[in-house]
Amino acid sequence: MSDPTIYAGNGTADAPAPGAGIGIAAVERDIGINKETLRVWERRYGFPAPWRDASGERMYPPEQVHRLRLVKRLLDAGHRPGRIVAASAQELAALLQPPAPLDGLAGSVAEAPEIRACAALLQAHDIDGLRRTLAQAVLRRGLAGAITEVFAPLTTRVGELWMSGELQVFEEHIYSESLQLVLRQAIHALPGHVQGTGPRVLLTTLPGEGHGLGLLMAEVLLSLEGAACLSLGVQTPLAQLPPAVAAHRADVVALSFSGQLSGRAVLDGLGALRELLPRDVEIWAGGSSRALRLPGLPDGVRGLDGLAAIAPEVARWRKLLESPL
Amino acid sequence: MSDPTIYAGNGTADAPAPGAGIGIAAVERDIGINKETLRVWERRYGFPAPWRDASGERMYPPEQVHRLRLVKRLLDAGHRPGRIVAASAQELAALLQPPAPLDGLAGSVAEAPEIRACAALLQAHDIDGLRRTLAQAVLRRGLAGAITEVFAPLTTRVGELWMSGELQVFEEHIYSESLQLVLRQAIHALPGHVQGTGPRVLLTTLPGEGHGLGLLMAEVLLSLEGAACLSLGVQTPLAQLPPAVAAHRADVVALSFSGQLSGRAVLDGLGALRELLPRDVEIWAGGSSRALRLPGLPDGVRGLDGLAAIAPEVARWRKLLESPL
DNA sequence: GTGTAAGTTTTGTCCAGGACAAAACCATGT
DNA sequence: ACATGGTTTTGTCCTGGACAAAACTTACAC
Repeated sequence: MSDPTIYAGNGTADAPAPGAGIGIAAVERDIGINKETLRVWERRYGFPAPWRDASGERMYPPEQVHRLRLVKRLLDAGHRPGRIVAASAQELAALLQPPAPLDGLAGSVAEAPEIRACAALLQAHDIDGLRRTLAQAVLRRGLAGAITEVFAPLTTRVGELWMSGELQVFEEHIYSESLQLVLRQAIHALPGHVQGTGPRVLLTTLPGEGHGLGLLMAEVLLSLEGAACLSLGVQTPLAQLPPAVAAHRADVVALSFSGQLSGRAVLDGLGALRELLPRDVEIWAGGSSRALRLPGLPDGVRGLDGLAAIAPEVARWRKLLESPL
Repeated sequence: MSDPTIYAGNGTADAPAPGAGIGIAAVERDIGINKETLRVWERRYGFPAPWRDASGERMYPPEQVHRLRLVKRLLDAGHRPGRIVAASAQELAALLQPPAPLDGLAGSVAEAPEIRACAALLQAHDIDGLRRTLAQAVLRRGLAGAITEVFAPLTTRVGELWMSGELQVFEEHIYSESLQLVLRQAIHALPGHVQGTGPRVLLTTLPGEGHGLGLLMAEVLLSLEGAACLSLGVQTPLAQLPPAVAAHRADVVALSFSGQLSGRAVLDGLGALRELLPRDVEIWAGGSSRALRLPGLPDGVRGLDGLAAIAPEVARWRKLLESPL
């Protein structure tokens, strides 16, 4: 019933038979490519080309699994299947190393020193050191400064490192948990008395968007501006938002998009949500997704460009409240 | 590409066409039954019998979706598909109401009053009241008592209410966020000096198991017993655990299973993990999944029956450390 | 009665290969 | 530069057959 090879990942397990491999269900689980897609790639592009076991079922050898992992990374980075699925491992590796960004430009932004330090601590598995450094950033720069100058770019950096294979999944998990710890601790230490001077905000992500760190950072910044926040966590079905807005008596629904969702899905979701909610409930959309910076954002949806845009946005809302049109 | 019906949840959205429904991908996502299985049930048992849209694709009307939800629940409870898939909604409902547990036995457990109160607050959308009640439970019963007597059974209750449709998705999200808030706050307030007297524990769930509340409760209880915990959050790929264990220098890997994974997947995953890890790293498995209480648990995996089993388990570990075999 | 062995049914997943609609891309005309 | 319409790409859906592992049943011995 359940695929016996499903957990036969490429960890430290020994490989008894030389041509051994894992089943299609295990590949789907490990790499995140649909079984149907794997079969249709094989039909169309000739890759992957697994061998078949005694009963004709696909068995993917480790090197093909590895190549599929590269393909998946490039796919997530915006490449198209037709160009990369049939490419050799060398070609894929070459594409994964972007040709060194011109340091004349990138260097000028004056990157915070903590970013490099934290990335190094993470790779060295110094978890306590990482947490200490994150917490110190808050003390040194203040909560808002730490988030916009350190945590947000660091999160982007971690994503990049994961993409290029320099960080393992569990290290990304550790980072996520550590930052969460620091942020939640900070949120709890916030003075409660500012609350209520700003909008009542409902925070969540749409189905398919599983990254919650951006949401948490937004929650902190909004709370700092006096907003009354209620986070629903990630992946709330659209149809659930109208009742949730009513329950929280929310003035604003804030959504976060990391780029996990396709541009189309982002715009469609926002459009559908705009239809579902009353006009006097604002929708704020933020995050690193490219779709927010492109035209086509539905009318009545405000795209916030970067976390630094949150404070002015709350100020705008306050002004609007004093002098309605 | 992306299923157009994926946002057509059964919330308060209007139903333009009378016979409207959702696509097979949405059903798989909402209920957790494989697409292939849904099709083969239709072929074998004649249910579900979705209508087809203009292009011949299955569209499941809300009442069939609801009936599928009941079926899934009975399936998880150990019933067999052949007996229940073709059964009517009434028969299913009858099976779901176990013939009133003899109150001489069940009543004697003396359910905590906060459970009923919190469920009511949640359904009334009194979020502040809910958080206050949760926090008060900690003060009244102590952290460990609050978790085992209130939070754990309450989480079970919330799951049941969601299953039976009495609780909406966003209400479950609110509960989850609220409890998380209270627990993380408590974890942060723990005195640090006990740490290091217990085992170093790595906590996570296997891929496919997305529920993290049980994990968080376990983390709190373990920390109370002096364990040094590192949580990786949910859904860590198996192959990532050996390096993570090395990074944390963990003595124990603790896994949580909510019943989202099939019994087979639980046992297979535990077996594979036991192979991957050195023998001197213990594996503790807990949670509400029935699979843990059945025979067949791999050798070298300790199944903890309920959160209350954590404290004795840590004690056992301490004793073992003093007098190794 | 209890345990074990062998047979039968149930059940989830796999396969092939055809089809299609949405998305992405491209070329053309303002 | 920006809309518009045509073309290609791509993921998902479909049918219906097959099979192996698991679960259940029966038969038989102790």
